[in-house]
Amino acid sequence: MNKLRGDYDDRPDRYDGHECPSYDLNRRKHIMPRYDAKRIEAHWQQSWETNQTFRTEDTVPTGDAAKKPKLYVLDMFPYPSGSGLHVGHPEGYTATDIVCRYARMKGRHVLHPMGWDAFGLPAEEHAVKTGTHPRETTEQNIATFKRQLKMLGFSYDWTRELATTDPDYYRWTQWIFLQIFDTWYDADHVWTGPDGVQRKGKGRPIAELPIPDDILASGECQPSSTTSEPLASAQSVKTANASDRPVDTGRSPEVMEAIRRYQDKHRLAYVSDAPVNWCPALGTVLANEEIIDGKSERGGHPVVRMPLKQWMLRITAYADRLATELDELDWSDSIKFMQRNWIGRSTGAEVDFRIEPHGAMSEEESQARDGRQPSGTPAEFETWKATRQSNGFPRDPEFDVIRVYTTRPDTLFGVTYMVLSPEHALVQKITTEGQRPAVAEYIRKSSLKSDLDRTDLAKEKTGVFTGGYALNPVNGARVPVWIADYVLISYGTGAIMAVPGHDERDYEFAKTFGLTIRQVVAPPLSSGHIVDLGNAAFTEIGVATNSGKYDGLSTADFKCQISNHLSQAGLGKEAVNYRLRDWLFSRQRYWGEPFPIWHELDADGNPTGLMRADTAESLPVLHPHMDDFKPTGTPEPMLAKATPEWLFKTAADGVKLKRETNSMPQWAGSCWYYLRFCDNKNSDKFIDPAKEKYWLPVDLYIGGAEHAVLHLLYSRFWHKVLFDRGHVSSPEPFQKLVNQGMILGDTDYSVSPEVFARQRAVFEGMGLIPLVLKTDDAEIVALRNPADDPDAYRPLTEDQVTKEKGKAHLKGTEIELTGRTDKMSKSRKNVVNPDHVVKDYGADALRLYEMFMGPLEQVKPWQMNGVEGVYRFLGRVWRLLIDDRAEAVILSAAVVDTAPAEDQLRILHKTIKAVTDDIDRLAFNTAISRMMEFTNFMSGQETRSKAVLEPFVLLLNPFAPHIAEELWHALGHSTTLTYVPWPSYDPALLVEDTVEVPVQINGKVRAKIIVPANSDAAALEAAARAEEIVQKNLEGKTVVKVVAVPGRLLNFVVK
RNA sequence: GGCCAGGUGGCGAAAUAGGCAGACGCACGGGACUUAAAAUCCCGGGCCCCUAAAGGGGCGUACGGGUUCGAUUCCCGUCCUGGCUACCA
Repeated sequence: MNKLRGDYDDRPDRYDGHECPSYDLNRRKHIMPRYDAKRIEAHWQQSWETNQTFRTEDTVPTGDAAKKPKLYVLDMFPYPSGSGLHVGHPEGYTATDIVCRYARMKGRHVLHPMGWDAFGLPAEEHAVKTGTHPRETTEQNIATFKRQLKMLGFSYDWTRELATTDPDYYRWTQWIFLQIFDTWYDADHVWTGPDGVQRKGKGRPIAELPIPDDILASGECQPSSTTSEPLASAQSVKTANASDRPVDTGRSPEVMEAIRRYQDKHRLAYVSDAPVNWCPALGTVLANEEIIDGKSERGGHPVVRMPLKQWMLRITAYADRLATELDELDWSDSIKFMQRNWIGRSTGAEVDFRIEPHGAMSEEESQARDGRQPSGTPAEFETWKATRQSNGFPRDPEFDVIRVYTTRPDTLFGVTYMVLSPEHALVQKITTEGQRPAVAEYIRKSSLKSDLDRTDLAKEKTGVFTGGYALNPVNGARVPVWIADYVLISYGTGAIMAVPGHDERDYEFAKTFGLTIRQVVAPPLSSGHIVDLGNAAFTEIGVATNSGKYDGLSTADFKCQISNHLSQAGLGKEAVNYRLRDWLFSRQRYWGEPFPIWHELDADGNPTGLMRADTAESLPVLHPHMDDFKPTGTPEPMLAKATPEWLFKTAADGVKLKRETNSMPQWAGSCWYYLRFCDNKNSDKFIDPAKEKYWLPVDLYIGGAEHAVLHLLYSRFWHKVLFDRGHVSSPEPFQKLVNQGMILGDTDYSVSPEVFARQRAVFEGMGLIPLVLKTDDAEIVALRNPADDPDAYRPLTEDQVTKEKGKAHLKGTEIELTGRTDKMSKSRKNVVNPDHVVKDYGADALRLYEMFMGPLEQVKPWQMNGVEGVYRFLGRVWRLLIDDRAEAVILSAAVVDTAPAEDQLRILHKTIKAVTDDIDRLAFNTAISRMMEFTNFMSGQETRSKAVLEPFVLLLNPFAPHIAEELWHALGHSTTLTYVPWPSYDPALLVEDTVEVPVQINGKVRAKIIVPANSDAAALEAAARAEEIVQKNLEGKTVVKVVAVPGRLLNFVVK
């Protein structure tokens, strides 16, 4: 009997002491020495909870503790849906958990929280159907998610748990909204932030917004509708700062109101009256990205476009910083690329085209001159140019000028027509009487189309001639003006100059309507390009032609020169545009954050358009009580049905107020939760600045790629506003980002409906269950095995299918099967529930399998028998240390206290190095392989040194923490291994004495030689030449060259 | 249409700086233990060909080229799959 075993048996109870709760003594008899995941996992989860093992102190460390480097590791928090976790969720969670457990052992101070993105439509849809309050449903769902996450043994600090639906949380969501509401963007402000970086552009308090003179003078006279004065030049404005509030200046109420309206137009949160996507079935508006193929993403309901008053957030003000500040982040290139694409910055020029007054020429004259230099340019055009020459390029164009945006000002001489978007303000003015009916009809039709409908018809360009003309500022040429819905009102200026020779869209349009196509760019001679404008547009850069004095210039030089010339002539200006639009920030639902905003009402109870914000102290604005949750059926928000007590109040100054009844979208709560986790119980501030400074930015953020653009862009935007306003010290929230790959369902075998009908009897005879599924273009019949649990997914197993020459057949038949791996989804009934996996194999096996499947970032199919494989590995590890034929959990007799044999020591140190390096690069699949190799080797050893096994258990801990704790305890330790230092390796032990080196003849391996590890080229060659097979291969040949890479290979090049 | 990622045995995958392709695991085949089964342990294996065997040869990382002594890896072209995006002037 070995000594250790005796020691161990002497313990009154294995789990006595404060660290580990005791087992019921009666149950001890039933403890099987076999690896029993269920027992071990329940025990250690209880132990971690009792001892608060993973709790992170809620204070910023000082003294020695402050020397520990911090590590903030965050999962994208889940929406707690009614169906609970599926196996895709724990993929990222296991990865972060491994990193955290490893980091704790490496001596890092770790923050690892979890919470709930809990507002959202499903709970409210459920409320509409059943009358159950969404809060109740949400809480139930959270409880399910939490139970499942705890079951998997993740090392979250649960004391930091939060839900976006907690009034204590959304109080601060509302507070941040008020900060955004209180901010305007000063694009020219140059400043240095707390990070020491100089930036141009800053979000500043609205009280600091300069008010132009014409606003300040609005009490005395009417402001001019257009002005050529710059809006906020130093000479023409006075600054209204915080201490200089309009109310204190003794200004008239009219001026006060003008100032307030002016401020409201400049806030980062503002109300707009633009067309939006209204979904009657869901009773809310939807953002463009919430609509797929013209239907709502959730539910697939139809969507119509209509103008509605909506809250918008001015994210476009931050477009440039959101794009450029990506550079410093440790994110994948593809995600950065997607964000940059979404922001879509382009540089070009705005150019003004003057409209030709109607009736200036006869129709005949017009036809004759169309597109050509007019002989006698109208005097008005010359006068206008002269005015521009002296006054410069105005902020807003005159009422008879079309302003266009182009990225190719070098093609101005190739403009043969212009297009206004149907919503453009000048359409009515420019349209001639003759064209009016056609134009009106076109506008009516296009207003019915959503942006998506417009693109669906992309192949066929549509449009109508307005009858009007404009004059090209560079040569005075008359160009016809059309309207067409391929030009969007929401991008650039809503109008374009069309250059069909050098733009594909314009080319298609010109071809459709028989418009002139003119070449003004020639390909560079060296390119060998041949331009055939009869066939296609030439959109590349090249050399100018047919462009007057600019002929011969390269595209780049031309752009530069013409921008200067236009600018000097007051006809154009360099401009930057973004694809990114302002963020539609309101929804019409109950289950979202109410806005902390009041609307002023006049004596008749009508809104005046003026607003007041709730004070920070009065937050949160709670939800009103509702008798039912049915949508109003109109675009009127749900909350408009609230009680008058909630909806109305009278301010101290006697003004009647009505509450804002829109609610915030689900994105709001997830925009800043990473901040609250650092200080989730603070009732004075949304986060203590010291804690923000210590914990931020998040060091590792892992989640699905579906959030690559929106969530990450929105949070970065909020973070930057908070940064500008001095509430956070870091310019970016997430330093390193990793997207885990999606987990697909196990292979599902199916046949066509025809085959199924024909062979029905065969399938039924085998007891297979058919399931009709729709794929993109066809119906298929999936074949499944029967299951007790209706939710369980039981596809055909490998031994029910024979595979030959790439074809699969149902075993014992000639019936050909199609195998597919699909996304897991309810409708396909191929979702794997972690509860089932844990029940059969345990949490450690599930965690291990999630990581063993393949690289974290890759898409990979779930295979149930893969879980079996890692489960067997855990069993082997168990038997490596534990005597599985004993009555209790005691060490195996093979485990000894003596010094390890050199080969055991060597493989241990190799394993330590490999596992450490692999965790560092998030390559968990190969780390697990290395631990399997270690286990396979050690299992074959008659005696296994404790000195080798102990470090191995530490290596296993981040991956399979329950079994690791259990084994650590069996090895005689009484405290958790959570904070035991990570093993280090001795590089000297990694070096082998001898190495096997392949010998190649002309690159083909012909022999292998075993040589001392430090053999040089000459020694390698000598050893190789001594081999019989090498001599045979070299016989009668001339050795042209010998390539020797010491330690790696030897290659004879022969003739 | 555009962009991005990927394509390696029957399957999931590995090869970290151009150097033995297929580590590790699944499934499969053979054996041991067992009354039997499960569990466990041992052995085998990319494909094809020659050989009684020992052994040997050819082909092989989607396909076609290229660079190199040597390519899964680098370059050019083609095909396929998945994801994102969709008239952004």
